[in-house]
Amino acid sequence: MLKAAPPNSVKRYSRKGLTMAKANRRGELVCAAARLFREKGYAATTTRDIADAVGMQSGSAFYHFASKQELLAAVMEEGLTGGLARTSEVMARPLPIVDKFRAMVRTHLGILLEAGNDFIPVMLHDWGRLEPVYKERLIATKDGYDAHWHDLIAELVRAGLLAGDAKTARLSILGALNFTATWFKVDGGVSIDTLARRMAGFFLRET
Amino acid sequence: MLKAAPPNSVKRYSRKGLTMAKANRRGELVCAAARLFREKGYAATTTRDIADAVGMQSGSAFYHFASKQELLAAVMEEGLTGGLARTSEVMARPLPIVDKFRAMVRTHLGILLEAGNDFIPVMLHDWGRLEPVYKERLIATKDGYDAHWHDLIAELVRAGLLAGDAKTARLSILGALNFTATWFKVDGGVSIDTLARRMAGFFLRET
DNA sequence: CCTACCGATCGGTAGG
DNA sequence: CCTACCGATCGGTAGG
Repeated sequence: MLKAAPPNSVKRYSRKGLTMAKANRRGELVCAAARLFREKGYAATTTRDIADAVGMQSGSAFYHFASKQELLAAVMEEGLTGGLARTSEVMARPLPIVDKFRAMVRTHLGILLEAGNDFIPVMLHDWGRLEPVYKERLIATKDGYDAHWHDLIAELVRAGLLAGDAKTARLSILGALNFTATWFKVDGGVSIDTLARRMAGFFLRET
Repeated sequence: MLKAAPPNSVKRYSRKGLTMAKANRRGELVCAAARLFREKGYAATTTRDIADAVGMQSGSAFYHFASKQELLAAVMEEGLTGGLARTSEVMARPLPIVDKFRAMVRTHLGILLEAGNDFIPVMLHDWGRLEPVYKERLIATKDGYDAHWHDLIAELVRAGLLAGDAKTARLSILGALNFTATWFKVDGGVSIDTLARRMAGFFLRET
């Protein structure tokens, strides 16, 4: 069956992208898929689970997405697009480098840990489950994302505010930040703000 | 069907545990499962894949393991047992605290990245796929493992060799180390030794 | 987007 | 540990 653009529904907020996700049925599917993929993993989540979550019949998800892989790719794309937008905004601020670093740490933790932000955690966890052709579609955005961190950390290393070589610093910092997605609990007593302040302080050399 | 202890085979090196893994058919299954779980994830790996990998018929794996979950638990237990042994040995060495930290970083990276050591990476990636009853069986060993890092890092923080509070330091360092399992390539140009030296140097305050 | 369905696969088992 | 098998489930589709 041919996949035409979905017909207009009563409410339609944005046509391009779905950063204002859930604005339409397709967006609802992406958000539900993100939540379920994060909870149970991609392979253990069925397309029926996802359709159920938005009140659709099991086959109807395939009106919006040609395959389960397309859904996974859409989840990751949503995460990358939103994350790149937030990250680019922070990088553009005219801040002293240390303040910018602290803001980037807070922003990255927000992307990983804020309620409803399941997209990037799914990408970090199930990137290996995505078929190569879909990976290629996302690589460019992914690289743009990484480039911000590359520039930021290179500058901090040059200024003597981070130890070691820039590559080791970047891999260590992003690894530590990304791994929070596996252990952070919203009701664990520490806010994202506090965690961000503490982790940034752990990495930075005293000035 | 009742699961009796497997009969003696021609070669049997160790009966208890299988830290000298592959010593028997059960051990071969655990090693093959670890490799496949790491490659494809637990949910996407079939019990047929695992049986095939050791030259068994698809149903025969269930002579050694009551369920796929038991296999997953066995993989993680093998990783925890081996990792705890290596870690405890390092902690017992009479070394200056900074040298001990460097040795622990190297050992932990070895546990994650050395060829054939797929057990702990599987645990880090698929812990959420393990049913609660199996988690409980592993918690004690897991805690013993963490306790070594807890003590080591607390001492380094007290000595002013790591920044911040001990908890933030521990979560950051272990996060950064554990995340290497997702990106490190054996043929990527950097050896485990070199990576360990660089990461330890990134974390430590100059003395 | 629903109804009704299909072929393939999967974890697991009985009996030897 | 193999043979032969089963019930359940899964991704996906035709037709409306």
